Amino acid sequence: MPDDEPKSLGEIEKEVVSLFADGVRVAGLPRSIGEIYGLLFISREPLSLDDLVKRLGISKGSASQGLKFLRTLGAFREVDGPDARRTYFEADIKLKKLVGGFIREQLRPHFDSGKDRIKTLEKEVMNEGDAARRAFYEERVKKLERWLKQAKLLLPLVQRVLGE
Amino acid sequence: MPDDEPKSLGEIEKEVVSLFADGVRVAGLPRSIGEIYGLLFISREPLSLDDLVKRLGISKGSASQGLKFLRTLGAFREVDGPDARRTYFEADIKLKKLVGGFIREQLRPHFDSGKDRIKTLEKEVMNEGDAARRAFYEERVKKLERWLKQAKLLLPLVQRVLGE
DNA sequence: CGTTGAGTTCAAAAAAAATTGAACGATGGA
DNA sequence: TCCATCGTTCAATTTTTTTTGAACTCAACG
Repeated sequence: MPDDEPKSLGEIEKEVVSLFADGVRVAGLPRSIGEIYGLLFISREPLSLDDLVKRLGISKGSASQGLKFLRTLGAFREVDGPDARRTYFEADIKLKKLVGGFIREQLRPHFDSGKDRIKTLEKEVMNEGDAARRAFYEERVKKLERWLKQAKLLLPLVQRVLGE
Repeated sequence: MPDDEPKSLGEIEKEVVSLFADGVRVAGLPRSIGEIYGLLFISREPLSLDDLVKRLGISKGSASQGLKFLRTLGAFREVDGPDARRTYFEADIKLKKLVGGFIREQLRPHFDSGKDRIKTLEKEVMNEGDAARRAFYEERVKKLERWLKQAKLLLPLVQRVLGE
């Protein structure tokens, strides 16, 4: 009786899972998130949380948290599957969407808080007594503002290039 | 007798150091690297390794390793300073250069190993016995190749936009 | 309603990453 | 040549991050 969803991974699956596990590290994300998305990516049938736990050999907690994060990115769809009680997940394989989600959820918030902090900095600089030093600080803070602006400008461009 | 290089940081310096410390985390780099670059960025005079140790309150080892990494990016220049025995560092504040260094040293190597791994994957897929499954795998591997190609295409574009 | 089991949460444990500091090599000055 | 000390290295330690697993909520079904 060959199982429809074998507990362990095949050779190809292993390699894809590991490729994604390493890949997401570039973006500073935990291994398990890459593993989960990787397995969804290379699976023909949608998988349940329990499938992920069994086949990746990770805990239910990890799987649930990983899915929670991937959900914010919009990295998968929830679809029906064999067991009506369970939720099944199917990878969304649009690079644009994944990157878009990452920008929205991870990068933007950082940029926004950066902007606030630079604003604060600007006010601080006005209190600097020494004129030459103040001039230097002003120049550097201006440089920071330009950097942030350029970075923000880049984001839509990235999205554009990755569009189908 | 006011010291030319006070041991502790002023208000502005603290904020800039902390801004960079948090900023580099987005790129998955350790705090200390951001602190070092941040202090160089906001310092009018070049600083020695020892200055960094004293003023940031980090160890000599951290400072040395942080500089080692920043050096690979081309994030600073080495210049002469008050003490001829020491090396003094001055931030290079071209965003293009920093990002270029990061791409070259961090992103490219990952991409290259990714390319190799996808190649390996392609060969593995040819051994898949089941034709329908093989077709599915082929399609996904092709998708991976396209993703990688798009990502690579993006890099020079990013550099371009950040150019003065 | 009560029971079952899917999925979430979060404190504790484990694993990974960053930092330290002492030992070391190297370099310039006396 | 010897000394003093700058800067590097790396094993040990500390800190941070990630994972686990047991307790919990909630919804469906009998």
